[in-house]
Amino acid sequence: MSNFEALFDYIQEISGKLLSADDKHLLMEYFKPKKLRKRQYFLQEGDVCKYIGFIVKGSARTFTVDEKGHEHILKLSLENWWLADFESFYLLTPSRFNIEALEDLEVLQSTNAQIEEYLKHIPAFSAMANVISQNYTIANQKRVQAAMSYTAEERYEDLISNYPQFLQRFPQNMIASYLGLSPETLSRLKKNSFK
Amino acid sequence: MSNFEALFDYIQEISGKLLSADDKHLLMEYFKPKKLRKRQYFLQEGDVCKYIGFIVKGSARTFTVDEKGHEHILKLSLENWWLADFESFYLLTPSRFNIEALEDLEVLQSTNAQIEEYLKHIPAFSAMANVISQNYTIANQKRVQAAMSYTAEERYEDLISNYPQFLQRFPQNMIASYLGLSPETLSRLKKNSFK
DNA sequence: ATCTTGAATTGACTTATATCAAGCGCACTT
DNA sequence: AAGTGCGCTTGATATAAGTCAATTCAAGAT
Repeated sequence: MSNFEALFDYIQEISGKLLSADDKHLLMEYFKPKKLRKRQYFLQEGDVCKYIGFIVKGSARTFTVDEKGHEHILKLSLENWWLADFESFYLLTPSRFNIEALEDLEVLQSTNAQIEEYLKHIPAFSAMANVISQNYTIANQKRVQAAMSYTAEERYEDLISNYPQFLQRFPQNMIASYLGLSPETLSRLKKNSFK
Repeated sequence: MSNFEALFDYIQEISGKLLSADDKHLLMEYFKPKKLRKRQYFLQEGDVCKYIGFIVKGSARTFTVDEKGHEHILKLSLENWWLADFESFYLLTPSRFNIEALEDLEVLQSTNAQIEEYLKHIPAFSAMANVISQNYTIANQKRVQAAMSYTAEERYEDLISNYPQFLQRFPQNMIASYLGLSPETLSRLKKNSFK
């Protein structure tokens, strides 16, 4: 049986509210543990993203493949993050993204309909959702700004200060793709910044 | 007196719910009409963004100035859009952005504390907030992806299909900055796409 | 222990975009 | 009507980053 404590702790910490015993039972009833081996897909391009996953253990990448066959990583995800293509999840449209486990992955997953129930019935859950929504808005605003106006080197330094754990957990070519760079460029950039 | 009907219509349309007479009175009580002349600032870098504005008429740009003195436009805004630096508005931190009227601007503005009240007491408002939050998440996800993996030309074509009204309302150098391009590059890019 | 695979590095070269500079044309002032 | 400022275009050149190719190295497979 999977570790619901991680989810409970997360909800309580982010929301600043406590979960009742009933709340916890409700969460355990509809969040389903799911395990993926490294390289397995949580979501495939073209499918509707029916589930949102809370990462208990492991890591994943969200990426597209362009016409030239090049992969572009949009998001790298670790423990205590939510995993989904929100566009597809909210609108029920086929996803343009793939989500792949980069390490063996344990998630707790739920459907949109069940999330709606949690929002209605669990105050801590709904408070958490509001905080997350704010955080996402802020983080995305920053990321758009960085992508548009920073140089490659500035974006890399930004990553180091905001997500230092990425350097330990993800191979450098994944980091490069996440930053919108070729692996060669990131390699050279690191060498030069030692000066 | 400013046009609250635009705000009422917007809330009802986005939320799919009706506003009661009481709801409308509450909104009129705490949303304050504010007019800015072209080139005036709704927000200055370094100030806390105390107000969120709903644009009734006019347009604005949200931009930063980098160390070299170059401006980077993060957002272009038109009628029926919300105007704020959400990071500063939510966290009450000094903003890194400027928001400037590009045309004479009429907004209805409110503080974070009042927005919280609306979320509690007006169901249509809170439903609207959820939809907007979803839309923002989706739009930002797309924009990040575009910035990272599209060429300048693809980003321009993306803009044409998503926001065709921008071409009518904003000068080309603003569009270029919004796309993360120099004005010269956008000019050349347009010429070449006529082939 | 050897073989294979893929990541990281490095070098040479190409391409996209920025920068700098000049000129044009339109709109607003006076 | 002439003058001024500003946005847009165009040309020449510089720079950042991408592409292609070769080499090294470490990790996993047999």
